[in-house]
Amino acid sequence: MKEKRTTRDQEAVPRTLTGQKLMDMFDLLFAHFGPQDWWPAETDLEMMVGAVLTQNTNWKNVERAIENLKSKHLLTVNALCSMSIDALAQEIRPAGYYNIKARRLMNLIHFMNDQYGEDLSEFFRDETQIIREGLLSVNGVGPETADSILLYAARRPVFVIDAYTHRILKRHGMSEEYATYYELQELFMDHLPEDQELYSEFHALIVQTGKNYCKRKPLCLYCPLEKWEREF
DNA sequence: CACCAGGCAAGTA
DNA sequence: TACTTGCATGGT
Repeated sequence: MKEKRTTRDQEAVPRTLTGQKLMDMFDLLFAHFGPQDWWPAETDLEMMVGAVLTQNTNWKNVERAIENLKSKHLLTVNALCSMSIDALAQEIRPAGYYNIKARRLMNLIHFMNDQYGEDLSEFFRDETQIIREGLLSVNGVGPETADSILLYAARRPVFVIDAYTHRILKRHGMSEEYATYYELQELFMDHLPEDQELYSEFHALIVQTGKNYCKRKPLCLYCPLEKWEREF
């Protein structure tokens, strides 16, 4: 998997994380925030729709868009398939980027419907790698969206990396400046037990941390991770 | 007012 | 290949 790494090559990794330290990080965050109960969706389809709608977008706005679809009973494979792009775009307006996201959603829905039919569980029966390749072949589904679907809908032990993960690890000197998606994913997956529930909770906790701490400020006071960093 | 939010693809050189 | 830009609403 090629991926751009945005300038600079093979700089030394500041520190090497160990499995124990990552578990410490998880324990600290869990103690601080408690269980996150992710992904907030009633069905696998809703989860997948949310995964596309939340691309670079506040979750609150995604909820409004999903509520629009739900209230009009449009949140089914068949209903979505038979909509026009423009009609779908209007429903998901609150989520922003609504024109491009309407296309992306339609690409994803049609991909699943064409390959597997209306029953999503058929799609989720395949091997993890097969599902991933299928998802990534859809225009509009990149690594994070695909892995989110694998983790939270297909319930596979795949660690999801997002902008918060990059920022938090950088903020605490735990990853190199220009680490790629797959480098960080390997970091977590190589040093943690292969456990879908752990990965689910961990990713959700990282997002929660990113929303509250580790912002673009010189300090993040009271950040639960400061202890973890000092002891590292 | 500026800046951010649970990315991705297309365009440019 | 390396970097930039478009997409867009709603909250702080």
